[in-house]
Amino acid sequence: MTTPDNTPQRWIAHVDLDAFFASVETLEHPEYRGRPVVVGAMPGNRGVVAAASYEARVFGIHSAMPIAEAYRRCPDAVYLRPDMAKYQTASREVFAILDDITPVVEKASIDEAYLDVSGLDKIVGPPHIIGDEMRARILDVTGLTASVGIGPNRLIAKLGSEDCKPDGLKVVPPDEVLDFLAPMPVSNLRGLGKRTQPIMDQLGIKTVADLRGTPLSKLQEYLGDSAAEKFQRQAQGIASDEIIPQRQRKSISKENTFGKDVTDQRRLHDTLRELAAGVARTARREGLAGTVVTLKIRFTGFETHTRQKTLPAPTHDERVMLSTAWSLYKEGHLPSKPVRLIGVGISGWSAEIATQADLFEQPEQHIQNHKDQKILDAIDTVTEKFGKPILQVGLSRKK
DNA sequence: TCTGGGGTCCTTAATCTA
DNA sequence: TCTGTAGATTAAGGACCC
Repeated sequence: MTTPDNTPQRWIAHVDLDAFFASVETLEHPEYRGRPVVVGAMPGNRGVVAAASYEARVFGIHSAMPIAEAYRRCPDAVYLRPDMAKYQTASREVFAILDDITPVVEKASIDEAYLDVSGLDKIVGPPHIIGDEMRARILDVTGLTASVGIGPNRLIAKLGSEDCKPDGLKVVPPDEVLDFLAPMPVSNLRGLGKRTQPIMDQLGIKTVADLRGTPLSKLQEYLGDSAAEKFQRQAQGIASDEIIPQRQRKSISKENTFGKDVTDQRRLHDTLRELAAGVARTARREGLAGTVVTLKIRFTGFETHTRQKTLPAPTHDERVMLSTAWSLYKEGHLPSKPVRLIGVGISGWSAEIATQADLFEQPEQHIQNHKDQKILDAIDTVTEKFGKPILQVGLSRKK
């Protein structure tokens, strides 16, 4: 299949598992079938809905809704805490199927993927056959239903899968893109949330067709150049068709919301220690070390601040993360109010360390080999500052 | 009324540096 | 050498997504 200018037609698929967490739970507990299932915080606690079965959605329950509100709407639903390990297992099964269909699979989240299925028409058939095949195999192997959208780019594929949910398939050929988008509410577009919606309302823009008919200059006036152009491009159905199978993650973080706001400094420090340990564990497991430590803190009243510090050398040591985060809390000119949430993250991977596994195996050897005085200097600086070497594997200067 | 956790990307401002 | 400046980097916050 080719386009008018004779380049091969691109076909991008978006696969989205329906009410994923709730579906996995129902699969494991057939007695939940047909009942409203809500996965998230337990009623009576702080928290929100992570996933709601379609039976729960009838009551107006949706993800990100405060759990107290969900409970008011449907006290008889099945309320469950998320079991991420279980969902990861199910997710891996689904991705194994997708990887078998095409190697060009990009994991967008635990329950979503983009696939480049261009060229599969010669092997499997036209796009609707490819979509049917995916859905049938996922259902057959895992018992889960998926919705699949297929179109010329990521945006159309994604909107296609949303349009046919649940348990559906939508193929949008290039020549139907504009008609497909026209009647949609603008809120369906990517990046248009609760801040931008009131501006669209003010401009009288309800549908994508309305947006398309609004002069760019008008949008720029209200949204700024960048956002205006972004939404105009989407309204024209223009978006990326690039699929990146192995996206490198950019950060690792952990945070905790307290059941009741906390003033006890010791408790804050202890919590931060546990969070830092978790972040460091993940970093080490993935062979990552970062130079930017971020402290996130939310006070009574939902007032949220972040503070970050760039270290002289990359780390995956919880002690360094903890001491850095704690100093950011103490010296960050933050309000002295009770704390609702505290979190810590690491980012800013060092290209050298992220790509050189041998640094983790034989750090001294690595440094000798590379004669990297900068790293040695950085180790001295950090060792002096924190009283210990920065990398847990023993990256310390020979005496 | 109540707003989790784990992310990405963008904007803006301040600061550093060539 | 001085000075102004452009571009890079860092930091903070906001918006959004699943």
